[in-house]
Amino acid sequence: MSVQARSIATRTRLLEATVAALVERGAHGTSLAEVCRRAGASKGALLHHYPRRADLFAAAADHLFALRLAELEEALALGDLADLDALLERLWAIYSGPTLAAWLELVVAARTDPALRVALARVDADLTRRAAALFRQVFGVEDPARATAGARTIMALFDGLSLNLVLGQGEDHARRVLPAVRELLAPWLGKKGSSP
Amino acid sequence: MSVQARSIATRTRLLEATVAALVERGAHGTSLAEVCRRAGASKGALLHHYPRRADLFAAAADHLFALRLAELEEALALGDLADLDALLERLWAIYSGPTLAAWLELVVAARTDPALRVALARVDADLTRRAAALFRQVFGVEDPARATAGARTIMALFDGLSLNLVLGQGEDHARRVLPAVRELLAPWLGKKGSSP
DNA sequence: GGAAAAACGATCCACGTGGCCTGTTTTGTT
DNA sequence: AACAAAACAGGCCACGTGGATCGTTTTTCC
Repeated sequence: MSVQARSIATRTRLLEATVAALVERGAHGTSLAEVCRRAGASKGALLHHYPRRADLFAAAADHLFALRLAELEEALALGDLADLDALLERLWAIYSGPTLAAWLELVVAARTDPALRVALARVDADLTRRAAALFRQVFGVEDPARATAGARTIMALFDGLSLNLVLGQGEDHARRVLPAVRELLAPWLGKKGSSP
Repeated sequence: MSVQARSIATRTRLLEATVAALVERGAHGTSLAEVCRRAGASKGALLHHYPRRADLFAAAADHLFALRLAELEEALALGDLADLDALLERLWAIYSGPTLAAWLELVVAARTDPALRVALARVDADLTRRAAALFRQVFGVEDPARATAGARTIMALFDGLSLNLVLGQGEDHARRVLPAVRELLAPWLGKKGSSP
């Protein structure tokens, strides 16, 4: 195995372990030792690739960016877009999944960590741009500003729903708001390409 | 000063210090020492009133419940309800404020802390019930289930917007989605009492 | 094939943390 | 006044943490 291939493999294992730890233990519980344990790596290996803890988290943010974008593209690619219920179901499947939990941990951690915030802000800007592009081409919104605002709004809505999921004792409880969301989005998505 | 009055005063100072620390330093940065420093109390006093760290956070959640409910009631009480822009502005003022930042910290911390989660779930259920009641009487929705779902949806939307605020470098950037939100809510709130 | 560099492993340390513990002061009761 | 009980003060300690500093192995290049 090539040296760089091994390096990439280790980094990948470290990042996946970091994301898993973020999901199961939270940002605070994601200690270097915990990540090493999950990745089957040593502390030396971790600190070799990511000298500071902030570097690991920033890299994890990049990793999550790829994961979230892939999930979004997949959700919008397959299936009938006119079927709003199915679309909401797919979005809900994403936003009740682990990637968003890890993302939540990073965002909240970034609120009081300036270095992490700038890293996440960059990634979030990229994600929003890509999501807006998806939104624009899929729903036929011409105005870029409108597309961006729309994408951000929908993403914010689902972000909030996944927050509710944390406190609700069952998935059913949170899922019960989906009809309301559907009712909220229906008139907006109905007028394809009819932006002023 | 009476003994219980002193006790209450100390507890209040501790809880306000906890909330302030949550806002400025995050859940992880809210150490016992930090809270004592801000409250001007000693470690002994803190551990006397709240033997475990989880007790302090649970009490802080109760404190935040009162704060958030008061803010919501005030926002809905004053002003013209037909003026959707003004209403959104008032809600935005709440959700970009410190109380929601502290709430966010607690919710995310509760995700990986079962004890805190049950405490927060109880408080959140209370808050949702009260918010649904407000929503119901203000907007004239008869069906209780619809009112609950509607209140939860709107709160989720603003929760997500405040999350966006964390990463956006300026308030203007996040505020730009308000027109989209307005457009989203307008048809829904327009049909007062016209639930099927 | 040997040196240089990169990837990796293991150990160690200063430090902040939560919780415990024993005093000390203040209030309420008889 | 005397006593009990609460509120408060602050020192103490075991522990986990991040990060630095070694040493070891593997790959690449000339």
